[in-house]
Amino acid sequence: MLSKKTKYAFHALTYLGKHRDQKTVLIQDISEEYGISHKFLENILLELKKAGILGSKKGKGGGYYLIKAPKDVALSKVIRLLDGPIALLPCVSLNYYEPCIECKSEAACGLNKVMIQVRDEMLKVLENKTLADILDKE
Amino acid sequence: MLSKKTKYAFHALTYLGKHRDQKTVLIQDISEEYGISHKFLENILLELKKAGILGSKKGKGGGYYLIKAPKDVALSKVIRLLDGPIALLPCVSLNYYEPCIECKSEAACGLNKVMIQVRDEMLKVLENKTLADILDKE
DNA sequence: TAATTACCCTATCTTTTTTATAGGTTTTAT
DNA sequence: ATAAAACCTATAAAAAAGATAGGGTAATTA
Repeated sequence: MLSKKTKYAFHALTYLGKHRDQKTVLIQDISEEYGISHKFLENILLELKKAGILGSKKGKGGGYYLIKAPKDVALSKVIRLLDGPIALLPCVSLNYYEPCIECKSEAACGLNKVMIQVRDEMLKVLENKTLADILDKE
Repeated sequence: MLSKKTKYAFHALTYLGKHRDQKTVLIQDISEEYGISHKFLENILLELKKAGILGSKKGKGGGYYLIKAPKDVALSKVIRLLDGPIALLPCVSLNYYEPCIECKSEAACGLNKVMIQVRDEMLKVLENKTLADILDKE
């Protein structure tokens, strides 16, 4: 399951996507819309900004805005950013690889091999589905 | 990511699959092979037994054994048993459904719709890959 | 039938991760 | 200047995961 952080990130991105006509959107508008703590959401939006997905403007009249086209924001990118690995095991993660300590030889591990296949199938979906797909359905 | 519990379950099933020639396998044999705490593993094997995947025999000469054919043990079954939902959001889980409190209308939620698609794609893989696939690669 | 062996159960503790909060700093428009 | 808003860092609270302990129960062998 996705963490709340990631779920909230998707909500925020959806909200921002739906309000692309206005220059900026306040954290508060989003936090009220979804009943998310203002401060908690703040951290999430910051991360999305650092990742180059959102832009922001400080001071009065400021706020956040989408910097990328919705079709260029893959689900995989958001999930990796907030939740970490998409792979089901550390030993098959592309971005957060770690060996399994209990594993004597990765090359001889059937579980490893199968999980690589699972990972690739999951990525096929998560890299191709984007924020645009979410917005289309709203 | 899968929990260690689930990963250990797969290791145990793999071990049992590889030793189907012998009548039973001791918990200790598996726990030593993978460096898993005996007691921790005990709980896992118990759950697998209750789910009808493993059988066991008490007393001297006892132990655990696979009760199902490896091809009939889908990854999805093991994951759901030890880890819970496969879906990325509670509101799209088939087996562990819960509404998202922040969501006013599921029918109008684009995120919900997209995550249903993601879930179905994930299930396509996880229901079709089985213990047999793992054993083939060992 | 008695000792052995291993399954079965419950409870608790520790660690890690997630979720949330707090309080101050910097920037911008008016 | 002042108010409004994002930015930053640290910490606390809660929940989940991981691990351990100790015994109870049942079955098998000798």
